[in-house]
Amino acid sequence: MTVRVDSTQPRRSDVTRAAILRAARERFASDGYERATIRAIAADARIDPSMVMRYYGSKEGLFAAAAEFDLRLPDLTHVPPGRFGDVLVRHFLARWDGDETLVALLRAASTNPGAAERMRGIFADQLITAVATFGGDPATTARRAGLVASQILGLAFTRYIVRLPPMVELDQEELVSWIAPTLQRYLTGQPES
Amino acid sequence: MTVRVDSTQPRRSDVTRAAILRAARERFASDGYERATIRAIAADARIDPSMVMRYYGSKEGLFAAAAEFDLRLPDLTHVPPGRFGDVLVRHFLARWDGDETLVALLRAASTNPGAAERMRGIFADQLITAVATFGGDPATTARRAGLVASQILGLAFTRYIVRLPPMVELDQEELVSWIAPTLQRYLTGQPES
DNA sequence: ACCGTAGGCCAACGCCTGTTGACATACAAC
DNA sequence: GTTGTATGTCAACAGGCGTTGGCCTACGGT
Repeated sequence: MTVRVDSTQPRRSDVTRAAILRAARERFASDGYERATIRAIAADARIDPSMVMRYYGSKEGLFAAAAEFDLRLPDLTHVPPGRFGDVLVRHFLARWDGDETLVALLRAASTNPGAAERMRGIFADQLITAVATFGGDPATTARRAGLVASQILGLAFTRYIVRLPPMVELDQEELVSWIAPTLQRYLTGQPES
Repeated sequence: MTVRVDSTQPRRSDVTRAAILRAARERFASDGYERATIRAIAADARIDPSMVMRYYGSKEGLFAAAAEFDLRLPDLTHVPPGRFGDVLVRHFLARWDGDETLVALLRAASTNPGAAERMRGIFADQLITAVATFGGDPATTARRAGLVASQILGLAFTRYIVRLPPMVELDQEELVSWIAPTLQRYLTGQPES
């Protein structure tokens, strides 16, 4: 009898699982949750649709696995408080261009309740936590994080989803110079400044 | 033989057409383009699905009719330049709460290319035009309008689509006091202020 | 009163979807 | 070498989808 002794040792199917995940992220990112079909994802990964079911249980399970996302927010305790906005915008722009998972999540969150729930989770677990490390009145932390999210997600939405021409054409430095002051004020400023 | 003499006179089916449109906007707003089925819309309007096809040709045609949207941007030529941001945020918040068409458009634009195209059209035809009336360097008009769109749509996305708790809980006055200065700077300020 | 037409319903088509179970093959342990 | 398990394919199911065409009904001009 074959017994798996070490559950962390690589499985023979790991390359297949990875291929499925990669194809799934691409399809979810470009097509959204409902238009991204399991059949298309399986075709991209060059395997049978039933394999997706075996390894991820269902379409929802596949999405949950594909939309696992770590913002990798930088440690800001050693950044001058006046540069929070600048550092954050640069970080997000770099994070998005290197990983299409967030675009997938953004597209899916518009129509899929589970994806929206995951987005709220990422927001609560990662962004609020990071904002809290800045110091400042804890009572306003969630609000400041929400405002930051509104501008950051609006940037992603107009640039990567709707593709408004001016937002696509702006290069990184111009974006930073416009958006960083906004985040800076949301993080450290007062309303109606 | 019955000949329609005046094409503007009310048709007997106008109430049905209106019921279909109303149901369609609701479904598109709450479910997105692909989950909003013609069958469900027809059931809401208490008619047969085939009527939708007769009056609007196809699902795409129905969406095009349901997503007709006028931002009704106010005339800002008689508003003090320092209050542009304030007036704009209030206008958008009021416009969204009174009409779910924009939520429908926002949700659909994430997954439906036609809806994204319509969103770009509204942006180009209405927002850029309004921003242009402010005066200012015409070369930067589109860019400023794009930045305004990024914050406004990010606000709508986090508040009405993803429903981030802090963004849902903020009342109108708090939102205005935080967001208005952002729009104000995008409209009349310089980068890296 | 007649009759053409617009309004409306019903049943069905063809297609695509997520999902399932039966079957083949290749690897790894004994 | 044998055997059990993991990997993978194939074919099919049941349901939902947009869409179509035929049929009945009721209105409104003449």
